[in-house]
Amino acid sequence: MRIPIQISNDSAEPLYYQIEVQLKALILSGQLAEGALLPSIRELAQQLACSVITIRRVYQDLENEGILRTRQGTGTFVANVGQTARDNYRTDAVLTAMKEAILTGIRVKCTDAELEELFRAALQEVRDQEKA
Amino acid sequence: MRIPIQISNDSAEPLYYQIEVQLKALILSGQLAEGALLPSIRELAQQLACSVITIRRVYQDLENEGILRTRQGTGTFVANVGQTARDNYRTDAVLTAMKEAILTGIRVKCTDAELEELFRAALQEVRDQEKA
Amino acid sequence: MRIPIQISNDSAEPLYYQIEVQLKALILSGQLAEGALLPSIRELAQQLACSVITIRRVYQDLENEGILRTRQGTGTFVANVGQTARDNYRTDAVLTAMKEAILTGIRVKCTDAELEELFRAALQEVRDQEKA
Amino acid sequence: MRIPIQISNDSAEPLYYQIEVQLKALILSGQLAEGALLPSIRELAQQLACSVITIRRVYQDLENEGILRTRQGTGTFVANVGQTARDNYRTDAVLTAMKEAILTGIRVKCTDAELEELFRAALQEVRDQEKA
DNA sequence: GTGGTCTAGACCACC
DNA sequence: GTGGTCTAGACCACG
Repeated sequence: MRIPIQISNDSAEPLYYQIEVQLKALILSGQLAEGALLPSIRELAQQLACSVITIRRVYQDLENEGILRTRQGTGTFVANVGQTARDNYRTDAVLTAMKEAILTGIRVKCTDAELEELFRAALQEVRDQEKA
Repeated sequence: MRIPIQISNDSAEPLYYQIEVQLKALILSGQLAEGALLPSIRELAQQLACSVITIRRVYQDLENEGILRTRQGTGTFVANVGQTARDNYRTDAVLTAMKEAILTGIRVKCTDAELEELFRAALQEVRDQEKA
Repeated sequence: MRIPIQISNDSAEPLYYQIEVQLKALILSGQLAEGALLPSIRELAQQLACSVITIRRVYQDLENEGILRTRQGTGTFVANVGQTARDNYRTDAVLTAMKEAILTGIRVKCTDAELEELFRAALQEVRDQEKA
Repeated sequence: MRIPIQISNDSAEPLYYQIEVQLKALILSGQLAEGALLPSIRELAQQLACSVITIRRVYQDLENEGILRTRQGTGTFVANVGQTARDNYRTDAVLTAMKEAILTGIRVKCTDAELEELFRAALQEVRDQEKA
């Protein structure tokens, strides 16, 4: 099975973290359904061209968060997460990032109007980049 | 001279980075004018209750970025940065953070409307928190 | 891996600077290829008989200049620098030093002919010293 | 008396050193004749807008080198330097700087032809800059 | 007084 | 194993 995850060795973010964020997003947005079987550690490591240690950490972290479930000798599955929990999760990550961005703006004395303008500019840029 | 910087030893962000971000914001928002003399490394270290070396690193990093200018035996000053460069700098940091937040949202399949809603919610929360 | 760098504790130049200059030269002259893995900071520190921290500073400074790329837990690599950038870099350092020498000459009223004579004399001396 | 010395607070070179180099050049090139009376420490400090401590150091360093001569209560004079000593001095500084430049070039594997080319380019640039 | 360099040593995070 | 952060403390150079 092919997991649509992009990682960058040149990013400041650690590998394991890049993978966790994207895998979590795939699950919480419903692109990986509950009960779905994930690739084995070795297989995913090969797909992403990284170390098995890194993937092992990812699976373990997400299992600790209750998002994955590992059954010995069988594999790793998407756990049952309640719909409301799922919704909260989804928006929480975004909300946190938004607040971070807004705080950055406030530190350099942006007004609310400026912040909104910057939000729109950022959205525009991201959407443009998507098409290309 | 008293520099309004708050640091947290419990944060995941390294000390030096917390200080850099806030100091940069003070300068780029004009709260520290061009040519202003900053506290000596020893003094700021005492103010923030951290090591001289940590402050030295902060000053040096910002000097490498062209924001500060240090002269041995004299002190550390806010460098002359052109106004346009300053403006770009100011919004760049915010724009980058905004894009990061938006990408997080897109990964969990947020629509533009949802993103805007989350932006407004985050702004509201931050502003409420400010008053308290 | 053995890196051919000579340092002198008696020099007025700081240790970290001597190392930076020579390492940069090794990279920009192509003796260390793009993507090459450098010795670990601990290893190079041992080779050069200096502190780990001094080497760390070297690697970090060169990373800030975009010449190196370090990845935590993995190592430090020669970054991908465009060939033209590399060429410019290569000659820039020399050109700057040449101009400095020429300015010194002009201050003591050397004519162009004298400067050229001195250049040839210097080149001769350096080449002679090399053989010995 | 007006001494034609330019200093820059933004230079990496320490103030005292910038002044020493230029003052030495003025003397060794004959622009300040043997026996000439230099400005007082306070006066030169005012002219160059720097600390008297800095000028005191300059005069003292050059006196230690035998280039200046101070008489208590009278002032500081250009010392008697033999003509050959003067000539050696003159070319020594240039030769040293040239060798430094050449060594930089050799580190990045410049051929002799390239070095000569760079020398000519540098000379051209410096002369062009002079006219402007 | 200021900043600049170098040291040793500890502890953490990543792969 | 790797690099990343933070510490304390010493000594030097500059103004």
